[in-house]
Amino acid sequence: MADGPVGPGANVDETGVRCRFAPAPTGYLHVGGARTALYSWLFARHNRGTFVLRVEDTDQRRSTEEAIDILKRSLRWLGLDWDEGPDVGGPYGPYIQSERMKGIVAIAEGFLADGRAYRCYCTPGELEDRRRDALSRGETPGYDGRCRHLTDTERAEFGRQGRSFAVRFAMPGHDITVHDVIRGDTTFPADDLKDFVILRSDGSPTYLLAAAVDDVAMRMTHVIRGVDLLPSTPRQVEMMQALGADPPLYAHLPLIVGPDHQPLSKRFGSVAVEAFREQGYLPEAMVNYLGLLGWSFDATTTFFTLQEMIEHFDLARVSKSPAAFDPQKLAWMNGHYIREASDERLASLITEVADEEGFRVDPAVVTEAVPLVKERMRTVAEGLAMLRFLFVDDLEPDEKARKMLGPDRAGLLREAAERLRSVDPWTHEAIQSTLTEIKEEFGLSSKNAFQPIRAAITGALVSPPLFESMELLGKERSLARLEAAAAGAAAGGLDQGSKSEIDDEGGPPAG
RNA sequence: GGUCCCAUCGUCUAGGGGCCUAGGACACCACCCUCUCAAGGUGGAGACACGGGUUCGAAUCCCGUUGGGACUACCA
Repeated sequence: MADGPVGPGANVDETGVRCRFAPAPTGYLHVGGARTALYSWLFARHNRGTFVLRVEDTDQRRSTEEAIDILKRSLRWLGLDWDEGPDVGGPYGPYIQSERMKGIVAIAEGFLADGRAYRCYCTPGELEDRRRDALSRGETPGYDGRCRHLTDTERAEFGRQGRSFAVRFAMPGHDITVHDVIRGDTTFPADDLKDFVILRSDGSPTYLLAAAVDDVAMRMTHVIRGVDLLPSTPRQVEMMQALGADPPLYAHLPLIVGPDHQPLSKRFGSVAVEAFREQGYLPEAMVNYLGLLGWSFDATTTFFTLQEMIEHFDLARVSKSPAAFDPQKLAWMNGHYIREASDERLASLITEVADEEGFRVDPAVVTEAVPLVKERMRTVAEGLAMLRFLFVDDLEPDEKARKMLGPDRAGLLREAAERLRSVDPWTHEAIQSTLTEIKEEFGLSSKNAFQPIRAAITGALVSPPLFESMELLGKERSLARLEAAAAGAAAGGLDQGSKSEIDDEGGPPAG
């Protein structure tokens, strides 16, 4: 009794492959959605087909104009363009679902007229009560179809009582097999395919109806979406067939989960694409990482440009099991792309991030500093943090730096300030040779000689290369910091009063 | 509870009966490099969930168990 699978027969005709990304504009584009969009886009581009962006805003209460803008911005940032959709139009619009409302409602009314749908007068309260009862009796909950065969007089009676009604689609009562490019065939038992609401009692269409109608109207040949929508597929396919349309070919993507294998949530930091952009992740890293979360080309290729992904993308190689989002790997990959990026681009990115934080930097200095931080930053925000000391004079040394600036460092620091004063071309080479001389005269290891100076200059024990940093900072500011540190150290190493431990951790093993 | 989906190192994955003493990448450890931190280099530890089959031969095929997850809305 089962229908034939929704087979590869699908309606790919002279229009070629057509697929879409259809988000609900209720917030930000998060990484799961971004990956769905990416795969859909890759599939379309690989097949020289058409990629459509459709905004599913049937739930007017949760949809906002701002969310639509963020969605578009995030998609563009990732490099995913659409051939049809908001802003660009196309032959099968409108691409904002709410603008097709009348047409969608008309189709529901057509189903009503054909007997494929019926009015259901059950109230949400009644439905909820029955659901709870069924559950408590250990039965399978779900609409029992009681309004399916109401007589005209019964309907009239409900109407007289002032009851409103929702419209339900009448399922055929047989099993339905759905074909999925990634998962093969899945059969849903008739008993679990309950009649579902297509028009709410306020007359608005539900997602199930709207998406199905839109997919038919927009001539979609392939629908690539998350597995969470797999159970809705038999219902949508049934409606499409009732419409006399060939359903598209479906591909349900595995979920992206968090490090704990639970659904991705904010607990693990940002999940919004926009937030990654703000922190200074590069779109090429984002797209490369997301592309490999659930898809692979071969055993070893790790880096892909969008073009290379288009070339190799294949739905048949998409994984069936959920993938855990790993922020560390993303950061590593971002570092890789940062190292590949031009200094100019990084400089302007760092300046941008600084601007967004309301932190004033000198773009010229940033440009010169980029080579110093390029290979040690994994995000633009990290790079900016490493350059902070160049733009802030009232540095607050961190705890480790303070310990490095104890009383016993005063001499070294004062000596450095004095000797450096006569360095004329203020170059990192000259700075280095001067400091090296001091180090040798003091009989110190590099670490013991330079770490206090680093602490004085940058306020931290971890920084970009010291000599280059000092060159960039400039002679006067460098000397001022050394003198201030020397004075502070002599004054007793601050509150601690302690003899700053020679942070010579490790030290020569044999004493 | 019911239906459905999924199951290789901690993580992302390669693998589609013999090429697997299971390969790569992130993370981790050690060493090298080194003014700190990175980057880079070298090496190391680390997985086929379990149990039955099928087969000369199973990570690969089948069944079951276990474990995860999705759905079960007048949300999408």
